[in-house]
Amino acid sequence: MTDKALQYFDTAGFQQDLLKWYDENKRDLPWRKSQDPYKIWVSEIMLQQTKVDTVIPYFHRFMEQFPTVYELADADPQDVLKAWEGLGYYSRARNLQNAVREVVAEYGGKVPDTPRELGSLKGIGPYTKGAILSIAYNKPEPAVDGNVMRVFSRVLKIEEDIAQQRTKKLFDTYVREVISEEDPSSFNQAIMDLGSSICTPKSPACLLCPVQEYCIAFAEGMEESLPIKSKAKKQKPKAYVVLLIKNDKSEYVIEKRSDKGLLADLWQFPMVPIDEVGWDHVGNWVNDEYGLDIKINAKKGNLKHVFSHIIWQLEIYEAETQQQELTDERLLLVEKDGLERYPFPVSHQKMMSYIK
DNA sequence: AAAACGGGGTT
DNA sequence: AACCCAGTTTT
Repeated sequence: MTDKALQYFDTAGFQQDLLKWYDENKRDLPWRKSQDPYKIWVSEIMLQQTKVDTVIPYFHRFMEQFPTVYELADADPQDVLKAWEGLGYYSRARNLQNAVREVVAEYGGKVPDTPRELGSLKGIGPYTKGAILSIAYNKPEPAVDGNVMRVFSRVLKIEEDIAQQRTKKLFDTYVREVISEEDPSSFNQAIMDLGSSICTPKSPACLLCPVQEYCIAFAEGMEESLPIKSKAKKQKPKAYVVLLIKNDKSEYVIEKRSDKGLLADLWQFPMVPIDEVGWDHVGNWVNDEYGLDIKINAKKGNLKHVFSHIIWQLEIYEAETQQQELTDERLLLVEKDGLERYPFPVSHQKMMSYIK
């Protein structure tokens, strides 16, 4: 006990009240039905920046399709991406499969249980490493996410900016001192449940909180103003023309995105930055980016799609082509009912309704 | 240290 | 429209 913030902190009492509350109130979540490290791993990757309610159906489908590390290691990466379709942060899916392949190749299919080995796997950072070690292997390792920082910033009245990297390390040392050595799995999950249901970002339910008596922020009536977090930059708008191009066999042109950057390896309808679009005097498409010979028919609508750092402003047009084959290797002609085999970002899934 | 990387929900 | 979020990798 070297740190001032914990000098007078009743660690034993805090643990006891938190764990009792967790035992009586823990949520019944699909990944809590076993301690299978692979299942814990998949759930934790899916839960990064993603709500529980969103993850649950994906988790069920994923486990049905890839029940163990071996099925996932053997899978076609496009099928993994398809299983991830709509979840976002698609590098998570690619990194997860790469890491699982390493587990099969280097660790005989057993998910490692040491911080060093686990942390060396693709997509497993400090948080996920701690979550797997504590939940699957019951090791007293911190798993510091947004919930933990929010709960601890209030309980201990920490006023550092939680958007800063060094602040995360600060919380790591606090959790390392306060975590239950007897039941680190329940301790970490209890903090997450508490942050999710009681110690919420807005209007926390302090009157229902099992650890209210330990909370400095509550005692001082400042729970609403913690944690301190610097604001994110505003997104930059980027405008595109999107083309729903059909040939006379009712096949549609789709395009595979780059294997790097935003929405890597997903498919989309051809999309051109609006400032690179050329129209002739009778309104014909003259941009030859894809080597396509097309005729624009009608504007189908506008779509706005917000990312964390960009806002797409999309103008959607219906078009037709006489071509039966394509020269650009990024492009593919696919019948309407075949589109569902390819992983699309949510923005382009929404355009499917325009072609019914 | 900052930016890139999705999507959905709440206020 | 602004704000929130069960993070990791790349630059």
